[in-house]
Amino acid sequence: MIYSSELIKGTLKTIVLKLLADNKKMYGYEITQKVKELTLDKIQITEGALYPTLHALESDGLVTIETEYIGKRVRKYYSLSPSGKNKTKEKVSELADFMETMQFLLDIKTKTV
Amino acid sequence: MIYSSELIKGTLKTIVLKLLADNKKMYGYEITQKVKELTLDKIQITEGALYPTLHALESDGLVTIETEYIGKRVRKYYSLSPSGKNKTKEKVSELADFMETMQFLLDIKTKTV
DNA sequence: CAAAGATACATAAGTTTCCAATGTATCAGA
DNA sequence: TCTGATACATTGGAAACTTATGTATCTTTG
Repeated sequence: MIYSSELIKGTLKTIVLKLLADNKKMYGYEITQKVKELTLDKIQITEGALYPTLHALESDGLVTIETEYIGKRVRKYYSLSPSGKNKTKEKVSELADFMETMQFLLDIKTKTV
Repeated sequence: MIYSSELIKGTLKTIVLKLLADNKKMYGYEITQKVKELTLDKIQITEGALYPTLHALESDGLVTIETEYIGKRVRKYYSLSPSGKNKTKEKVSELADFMETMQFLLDIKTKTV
């Protein structure tokens, strides 16, 4: 089962930031594979969503880029900047809070009836 | 604190369906107030988001409408249709599953490091 | 009793954010 | 040699929401 795409909306940026916080340094393709692996294929980040997101994070100054060559192939490593680390904490705790609220909403029936 | 709006995206339809499942019969304005109340003002559904959503649910056959007049003022009550009840179960369990996955992703660090 | 705020519906224009499709190129294995 | 994986990127389009605006009624308060 793959989650319907609308659920990913609004969480992608947070997922990427969190992965970078946990892994110091990752490149785009690696991120897509890591998310796929960690979520047992239930979340698949498409490249059309990821790359614009990474570029946005960079232009917001939240990540820095190091380019490496593996043979002749380019690989761009992304790392959190100091402000990126702060932003990650904010986003993660906001999302955690939001999910707690949502879980309460979803469980209303069993809790109040 | 109010959640940044991108988090709501993709969950609104599920929230509305779930509220209707728990309360049998609600009207639009009531839904906005109920969500506000249950989430301690952290989720505020705007009318510009809610009414189109309700209309979409209706045209998908997931809800039925009863119109009432309170004095001269119209009030439209929404109820789940049979297929709406099934859809609610699907959407709620998908969202619950998604949030479990997300919580795992957010907690990776403390679980694996 | 007038004005403000709450109730209650609705739509339109604009933005954000993602998906699907497409493109380029390299590398590994059968 | 060709297929599939690796690795980047962009474009067009759809979906879902926000902001703004509109109409109208009812209630409360100075």
